[in-house]
Parts: sequence; C-alpha cells; structure tokens
Amino acid sequence: MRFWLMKSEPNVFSIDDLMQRPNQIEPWEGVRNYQARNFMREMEIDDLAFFYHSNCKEAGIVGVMKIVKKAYIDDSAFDENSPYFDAKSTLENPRWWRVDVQFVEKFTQTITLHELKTKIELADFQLVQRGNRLSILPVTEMQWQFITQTLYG
DNA sequence: GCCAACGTTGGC
DNA sequence: GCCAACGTTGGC
Repeated sequence: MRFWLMKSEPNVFSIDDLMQRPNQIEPWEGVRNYQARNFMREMEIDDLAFFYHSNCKEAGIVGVMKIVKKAYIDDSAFDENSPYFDAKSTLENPRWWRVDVQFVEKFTQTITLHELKTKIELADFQLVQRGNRLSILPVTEMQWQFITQTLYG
C-alpha cells in the first residue's frame, strides 16, 4: 500500500464537502498537471491520502481519505462548460484521468504547513520543498507514520 | 492582491 | 531542441 497527499482549495472543495457527499465519495477531477496525473495512475484501491487545504487562511493537512476507484478518464475535460475543459483531451486520446476518493477521517485540528516545515523528519517531504506546486504527491511510509503518530498523536 | 516559482506553449 | 512569453499555483 502507498501513501499520498492531495491538495484542494477549500473554497472550491473542502474536506467538509467530501464528508457530505453520498457515501462520502468524490471523483477527484480537474487535475491538469502531468506529474500529478501520473501519480494518480499509480494509485491502488485502499491507498491512503492526506487531504490538504491549499491557497487558504490555514494551509495544511486536514484529514485522511482513501482511494476507492483506480484511475479512469476525467470526462470533465470534454465538457465545454466545465472550468476543467481541455480541447486537447479527446475521447480517442484522453489526456486527463481521475480517481475516486472516500472520506476516512477529519483531524480535530489542522496540521499546518508551517508546522510541517519545522520538522527535521520531514526535510525530504516534497510538500515542503522550495517552489513545490504539485497538487498530488507521494508520501513515504516513514513520513506518513511521523505525521499521523508523532504530529497527530 | 502580490509575486516567486514553476509548467506549458509555440516560434524559430 | 532552445528559450521567451505566458498562464497558473499557492504562500504570504
């Protein structure tokens, strides 16, 4: 099993939104970056992912979700009315993919980016690297354990 | 809202 | 294949 971190702007889609979805499942659509897309295609069912709130007042990890459907075509790219429309993605040659995620846990307090940056154990965590912009990135098992057990214990 | 960092595009 | 121009991300 592998571990991941997935970013979302809470004013677009927050962990509270996820909790209110039917079965607390949501298709993670709209990823338009190749590296992030490739990570999604590596995901397996029951992989765990941190839900990360970005571009907001208190950026950080707010909870946990799990992958419940492997990567499949993101058809929001075909929808001209969607903000995620991409004319270069076609039925014959789809460019973008998504997975389905399901709510697992909401932390009682946000593990802030600021806090993550202060930990020597997370020095190699991609999230805290300078200039990081990837919306989906891998988390090592050691990093996952440290964050869930030491930081959130 | 600013702006640094980064990814993508397209002319050559 | 280079690289300037442009668009986007996301912390602050």
